[in-house]
Formats: sequence, structure tokens, C-alpha cells
Amino acid sequence: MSATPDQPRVLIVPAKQNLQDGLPSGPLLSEHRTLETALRSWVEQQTALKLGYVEQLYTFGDRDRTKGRARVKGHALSIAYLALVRDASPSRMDRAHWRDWYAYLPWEDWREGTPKALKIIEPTLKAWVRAGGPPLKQFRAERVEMTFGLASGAWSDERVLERYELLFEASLVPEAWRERSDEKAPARLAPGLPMVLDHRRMLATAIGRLRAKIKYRPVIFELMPASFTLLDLQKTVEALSGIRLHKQNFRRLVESEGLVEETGEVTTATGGRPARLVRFRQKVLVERPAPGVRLPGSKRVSP
Amino acid sequence: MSATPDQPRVLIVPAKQNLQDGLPSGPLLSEHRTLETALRSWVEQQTALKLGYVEQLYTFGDRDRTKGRARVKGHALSIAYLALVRDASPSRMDRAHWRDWYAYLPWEDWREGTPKALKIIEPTLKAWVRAGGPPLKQFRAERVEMTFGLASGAWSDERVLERYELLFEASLVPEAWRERSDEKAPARLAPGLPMVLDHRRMLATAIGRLRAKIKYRPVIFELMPASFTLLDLQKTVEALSGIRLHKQNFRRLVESEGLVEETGEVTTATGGRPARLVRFRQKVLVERPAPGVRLPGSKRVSP
DNA sequence: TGCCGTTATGCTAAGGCTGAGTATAACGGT
DNA sequence: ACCGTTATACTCAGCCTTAGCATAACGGCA
Repeated sequence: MSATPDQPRVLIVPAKQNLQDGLPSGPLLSEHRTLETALRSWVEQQTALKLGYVEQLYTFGDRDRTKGRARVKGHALSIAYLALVRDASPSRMDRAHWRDWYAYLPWEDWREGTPKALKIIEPTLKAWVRAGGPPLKQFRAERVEMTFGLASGAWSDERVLERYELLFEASLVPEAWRERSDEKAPARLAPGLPMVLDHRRMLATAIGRLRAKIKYRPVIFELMPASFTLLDLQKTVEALSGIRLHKQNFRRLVESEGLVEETGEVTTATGGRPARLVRFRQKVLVERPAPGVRLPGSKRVSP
Repeated sequence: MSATPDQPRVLIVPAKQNLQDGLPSGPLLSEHRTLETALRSWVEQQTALKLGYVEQLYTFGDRDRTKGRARVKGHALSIAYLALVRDASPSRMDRAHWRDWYAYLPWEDWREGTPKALKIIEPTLKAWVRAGGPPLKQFRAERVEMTFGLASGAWSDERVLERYELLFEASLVPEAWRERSDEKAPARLAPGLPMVLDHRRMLATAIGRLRAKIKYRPVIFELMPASFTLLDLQKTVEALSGIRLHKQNFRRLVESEGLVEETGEVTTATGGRPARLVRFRQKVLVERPAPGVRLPGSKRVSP
């Protein structure tokens, strides 16, 4: 993944077969000593991208997950990784390209208030809740409340996977209809592009993990250029977490945690008063147990 | 894993070949629909244990990790899971048994102040730091400080894996000497039992994840009986996290978060004034975004 | 040149939460 | 009745967070 101050991005590989997008993936060869080595060398070979921070996410191995495109019998194991890239303009990208990740999960972007996508989903989701018998109804209502927080207004930016899985269960995403040849998907699906296989689930996993991580580890700086303004940093955090932050408090936080240091330069490119350019202060890694850009408690931008 | 108020436990399977302990493991068969299904049915079959909370931890796949016991060529993939069990007395345990996890990682238990094991490790670790050239020295010193916090006294209960890996790199654990047939391990190794293959690394991963998780999800109740006293709960949390907590504040936290509710009963089994028996309050799962037993900031018990 | 819009940055009051400690209650045993 | 022990209630000071207000420094324009 990569990011600009206004857009979080994921590297996409269009699949030829079924016109749907997918995540980059490659085989595990015995020439690679570790899994991470395999990942890095494979990506660099394919896209000439230099991966920065890399973290294993989850291993997907349901028996029938490759149904339809099956080249293997039994379990096809996919070990998903989250990889961050600073420079968002790869030199060799024959098939791959960057794309705003909210194209796939539009209900996750609360920067401009309640997402339109969510307003579209909401009634269908409520109908799904009502469709169950009393005990099931209760259960479903609680899950919807826990993940989307429609009633209480308690949006939790990290529950990305839980929300996607709920939509899947409620048959609101096209992926849920793939294996049912007997029925047709209803007109009222959730907005957002589907992906190949379970790749949208992987994307949701990655986003959730990244949103959680930036709060206690300075991984955000893996996505920033060498020097940047505090507003750039804030905008990037907002892009990833999908929520808006209080400007003054954000700066105080970043500075009091000692996450950045002055470069001595300023930029007038921001419009108003020139902004200082700062850079990541490596030393925090030693000083503090869990440095990161803490976000305020889960809240809506506009209630 | 399971726990009593004074002991966190891990299920151990003694390996016959080399007299070392190992974690339970089994093959992934094509009859299992999902990975979790495979795990549950395999464990229940082997030990008659009913697994409660289950969470995928990490997939280990370094090419040479099964070196020596290799039955496979190339990568042997092991998908490690964290599984919690409430009832710590399985009915059918031919080879498996429960064991205090601090037998394997004794430096992780700070409940009685600075662990003896750490005092033994400390000088050897310092010697390792000094052994490098200036840049390497600096790097090593920072890593030791970050993970063990010897100088600053900042112990972070979650960095279990990082600490184990540091000891591995510093060749302070027997596992690091296995593949070096040319040299003999020194007398001054870290206390703590080694395990088969990379199982101790897996154990460290599991403990770290569990310690982190109890702070924002009520997983601790997966390890408690149906009803319990607040002190039992506190002792169990202390056992898992390896640190001691302030009693009054712990109760305030648990009650104000609405994590428990009264059963109406009391027990005199505690010695002094009878204690109320409480049970987990399921409803918090819906009410709160991230309920859990928050621990105080990383601190030493005795400075 | 002086005003205006815009962004950057500094600062503070109010409220909530945390860490730490004091005080009181209720049991069993002597 | 007293003592040791554990349970439980309550308080207080310091710290952190939230939400604002206030001021600074640019470019553009009348």
C-alpha cells in the first residue's frame, strides 16, 4: 500500500479472466529462504517497487476458496502480507496500478461525514436484521450495532474486516453470490467494486491492521516522504483511518511524543502561512515503548 | 492455553525423539472445510478438549525451519493458532499435559519483582552488546533497551516475541546452537526450557498476542469459570500479563467498564471477608467498542 | 500599501481518567 | 472480644484529552 495526503492506495492487478481486480500475488518458491524474502523479491521483480515495512497478515486456507479457478485440489494456502511503499510511482508496472482503496470499501471513508455508501447500505442491512426470527434477529441486530454502530454513532475505524464480513453474510456484496448459481443477486447490493476470490477480504484485513497499527507504531512514516509538513502528516493519517482529526491536538500529540524533528526548512506551497518541514525522528523507537499517532476515541465526524 | 489465578498454562506434547517439549500440532487434511475446523476437530480428537476462543497467530515458513527432522523438501508451512480453554483438566491426555508457560520463558514473569532469570541473563546480554564494533554496539544496545528496558526500567509486557528473538540472536538460547555443529554452546545460557523446532518462538508469539488482546477484548473471560471473584479475575490477569496490578483500581476499572455482573452469591473460600461472586456480562460486547482489562502503563513492580 | 483569505502555530480552561492511598466492613480463628 | 485477613468504598492530586480561542505569516488583490 501507499498513500498521498488525500488518498490511501492499494496496488491492483487486473485479472484477465473475469474482469475483476485482484491483489498482487505470487508463488512461494524453494529458492527463497524466508516467506518475507519471497514476497520482497517477487514484488521487486514484478513491479520494481521497493517495499518498506512488511508484516504478515493472515493465512487464508478455506478448502473451497479457489473454487471455480481451482488449479489445486484440497486447500490452497495464501499467506497475505501488508507491505508499505513510500514512493507511489513504480517504474515498471505492466499490469499493476495504484488505486484508492475506498473504491473497494467506500463505506470506510468518513472524512466527508457519513459516507454515501453507508446510507445506501443502511436500509438493506436493517431489512436483513428484521428478516430473522426473534433470537436470530437479536443476534443480527447486535452484530450490526457492534460493527457499524448505526444507532449509537460509535464508529470504530479498525473493524474493517468485521464490517466486510457482515456485508458478506448479509449477501450485500457480489462475492457472496458467486457460488450460488441457483439465485440471482438482488439489485440492492453495497456500493464498491468487488475483487477476485477473497481478495477484498484480504484488503479489509490489511486496512484494519494498518489503522490499528498507526496508533501504536510509527508506521505512518513509512508512507511519508523524507520531509513533510504536519498537515501532510495529518491528512495522510486521516486518509488511512478514514476519519477527520482535530488539528491542534494532532500537532500537540505528534510533537509531544517526539515523533518528528525540524529540518529547518519551510514551504510556502501550502497556501497560507508557510509551514515548517519536519522529518521522522528515528530515536523515538528507542525512547518510547509504543510510539504512534494515537487517534481520539471512536467518534463520528458529523453526528 | 488455559490459566488458574496463579498459573498461566500451555498444553505440551513431549517429543520422543529428542527429549524436548513441543506444542500440539497436526496435519491439515482435505476433509476439513476451514483451517479453524481442522484445528478444533484435531485437538478434540487428540485431547478431548473443547477449545473456546481461537485466533490465528502466524504462519511459519522459513525454508530450513524443519532442518534435521525434515520430512519435506522446500518450505514446511506451520500455521500457528492461539486457542483458549476454560476447563484446564482434559479427560483424555495420553501424551499431552499442561505446564506453566514461565517454565519456558521465565524472564517474562514479573509478579514477584524482577525475575531471577533476568538477573542471570543481564550480564551476558551486556557482554553481547559490548562485543560488537561501534555501530553494531549502538544498534544492539538500543535493541536490548527497547525490548528488556534494563536501564530505563520500562518493561513492556507485550514484547515477548521480540525478547525471545533477541536472546536467540545473542545465542543465549539452546535453539540458536542447534544448527551449529562446529561450536559448543557456552555455559551461560538463559534459564528456561527449550522446545522442539521453533515452538518456543510460537509460544512467545502466542503470549505476546494474548497479553495485548486482554487489554481491548474481554478474552480473559474465556479462561475463567462461570462465576468468580474479582480477585480471581485480577490474579488471572496478573498471571497472563506477568505483572502485578493495583487492586482497588483494577476493580474500579472492571466495574466501570461493565465487564461483570453480580450472581448474588458470595464465597467465604477466600479467607477474610466473603467475596461476591460475579460473572461475565455478555452485553458489553455490544455496548463498548473495545472492552478489555486495560493494564496500567508499562512499569516495573519494584524499581 | 493595506486588507483579506488562508494556513500555521501557540495557548488554555474544563472535564475525565489514572495512580495511589486511606478508611471501613465482614469473615474465621483464638 | 480481639486479631489477622480479605473485600469494598471513597478520596484526592496529577495528567491527559477535548474543544476552543487567539495570534502569526504568507499571497493575492483592491
